[in-house]
Amino acid sequence: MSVTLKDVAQAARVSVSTASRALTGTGLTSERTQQRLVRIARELGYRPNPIARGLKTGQSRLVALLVHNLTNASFQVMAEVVQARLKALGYQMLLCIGGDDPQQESDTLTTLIDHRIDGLIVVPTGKNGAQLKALSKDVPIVCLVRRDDATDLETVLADDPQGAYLGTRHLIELGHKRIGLIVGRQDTTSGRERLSGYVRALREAGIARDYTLIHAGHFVPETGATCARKLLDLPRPPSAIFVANHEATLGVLRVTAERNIAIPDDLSLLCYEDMPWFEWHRPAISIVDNGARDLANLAVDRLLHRMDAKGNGSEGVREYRVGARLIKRDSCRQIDAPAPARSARPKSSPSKSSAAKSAKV
Amino acid sequence: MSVTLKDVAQAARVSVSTASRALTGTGLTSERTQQRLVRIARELGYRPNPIARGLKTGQSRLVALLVHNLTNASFQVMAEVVQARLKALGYQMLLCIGGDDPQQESDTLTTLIDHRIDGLIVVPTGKNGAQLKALSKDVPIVCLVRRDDATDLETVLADDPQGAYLGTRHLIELGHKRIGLIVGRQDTTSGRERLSGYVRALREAGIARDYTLIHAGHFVPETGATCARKLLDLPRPPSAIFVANHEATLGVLRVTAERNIAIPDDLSLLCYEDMPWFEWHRPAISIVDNGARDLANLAVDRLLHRMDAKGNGSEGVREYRVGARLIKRDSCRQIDAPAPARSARPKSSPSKSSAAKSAKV
DNA sequence: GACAATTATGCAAACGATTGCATAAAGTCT
DNA sequence: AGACTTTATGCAATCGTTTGCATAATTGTC
Repeated sequence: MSVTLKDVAQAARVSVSTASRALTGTGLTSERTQQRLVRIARELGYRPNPIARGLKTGQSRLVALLVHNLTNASFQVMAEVVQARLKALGYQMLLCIGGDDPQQESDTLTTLIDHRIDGLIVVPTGKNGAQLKALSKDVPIVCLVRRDDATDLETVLADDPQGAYLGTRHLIELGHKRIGLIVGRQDTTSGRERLSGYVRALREAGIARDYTLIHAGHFVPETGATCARKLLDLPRPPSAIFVANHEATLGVLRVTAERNIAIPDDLSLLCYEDMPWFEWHRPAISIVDNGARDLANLAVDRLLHRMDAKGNGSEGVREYRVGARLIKRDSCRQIDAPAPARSARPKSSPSKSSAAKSAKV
Repeated sequence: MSVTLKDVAQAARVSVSTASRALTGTGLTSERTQQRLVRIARELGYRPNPIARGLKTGQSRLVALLVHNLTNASFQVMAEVVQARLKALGYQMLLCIGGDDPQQESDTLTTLIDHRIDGLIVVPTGKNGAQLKALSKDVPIVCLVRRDDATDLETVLADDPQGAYLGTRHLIELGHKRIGLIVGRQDTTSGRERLSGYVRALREAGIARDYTLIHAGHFVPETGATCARKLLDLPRPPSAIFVANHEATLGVLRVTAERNIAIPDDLSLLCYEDMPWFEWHRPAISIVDNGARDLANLAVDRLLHRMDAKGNGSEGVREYRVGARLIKRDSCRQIDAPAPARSARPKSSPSKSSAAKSAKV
């Protein structure tokens, strides 16, 4: 079907081995034959067969990225970044979707190893530590976004404590004293760390912690709706809600919409992790950006480093943090101060405020 | 590193060939040795090496899916569907992102072929027809969503004429007579076909076509904003807008928000292709669903069929259409009739409508 | 110009599976 | 029980590369 090394060798009247050496640049070949072979190979349209090469070298030029899903915007950009970087280096990305399901993760890992991938970036479920650990002897692995506590794998994490702290502090600086928090399950690292960042910011500001303002839940939109209702039904509802559970965002927005709560006039809203439409939304939604792009880039860096280092395993650093940053848009407002006087408008009626809000920009 | 067929054979005191035959089920092996080998293989934890196998058989157990990006919700679900289906069959999906860029598409195709993929599902840019055609001799290819006119490849398309027709008819049935259309570039199949569906519905209803109501543009949010403004600034603005350009949706929503246009009270809005948050949005956005899930499934079906049929090439059907369907939510209302009495609310003041509108998302 | 040192090439054996062909074992039939 | 099928096994070649080792060609040195 396609041109083989043998064909090239024959055309050049040299042996296959010389051809191989000339084209891979390995070892000793005279300048002249080398160039001649390169030329002939190009003329013939020779493309090395990665499978045959892989059999001999044990490498596949395949690097896998295993994420939970493609719905989460962070995973999308990570996938795009990883693919772009790898491709530039001559690797193909094998994107796998594990659904955050341990069984599926385990199966996928197995077939990936079968395929002799050269490297793996994985967002672990946390339930297959043993397997990951075992595999890490055969192939470089980098964990992304989540740590698998059962392993000592190199891990690239978002700086969730910092992100949550930044977000909360931002709201405090705007004058908010009662800040509702909707956060992820407390048996996940991110859930715990975001809560701790929130708590720290409050403490620093000397604001007493109010447990009725803190809600943790599963990573689904429904969580957002439920928690938002609970918060808004409070005798003294919060003046701001920090949705630090990305997946819950939709639920929160639905509830505020249903109740005609104007953002940011009636309620300030700060979310976690970007979505492409947040800046198109009116009001554009302020967020804490977890740095998905940087995370992916760093993960690739670390992976490549390990792939080069070829198993001279234990270095010092095993955990990297990528800074979060605040992206201020229009969904949070200064409290106890007049709303920005951009458009002259009465202040009284609630319908007014909602109009003001949407009118903005 | 890992257990090889030779190890299994040795342990069972048979030759490698017998082991191979027993485990693959190929050819003649006695019941007893077969079972014995299977047992031993399992005990030893033998896993066939796809690379070695691939070298001999010319197959890789890899199937590629090449899409433009992962931002588009349709591509997301397609990727998830394809991955799930393939995995169940023992294939790994190679997901590639081509960015709708001919050069990138071409490069990617080349490396995919190098990797000896067993099949390819591609959303073609339309600019690499020659290459695709050539490759289709080596590997089964199915085009998805777009046709590449330079080839006669088997293609799975959304039924855009029908989808646009259904959507337009829906609006007409609700009493709308002036229906704005925002559609994609007319040098794409989908752009043309959706326009034609719209036109057909109008014709059937005996509504004169008004060119000021029809806008075609690039697949970016800005298009939506620009076109929406043009439509709304018309002396006699439309009572409904059909956003048949998925990527433009965000832009349209922003403009309606900026102008405090209440949906569906002031303007009915119908969009094309779902996004996960459409049903969480307030009002929930009605759409024409292009059937991404079905498209992906059918593409997989066709691909598998070709992969089995092993090149007994030219059958009859080369183009499949997957039905679109209307998903009615809350963003379109009956015209000349009272708004649905869901929540009792004043009808008069503009603030009302803006409140309703801000309720959005 | 002969000899050693260097460099360039070729031979052949891997890598781990599959598979055509030959042969050994087991059944069948008279 | 011997001749003849049928069925089960093994041998060895093969897929397209890479690579250790031996050898041939080139260069340099005195």
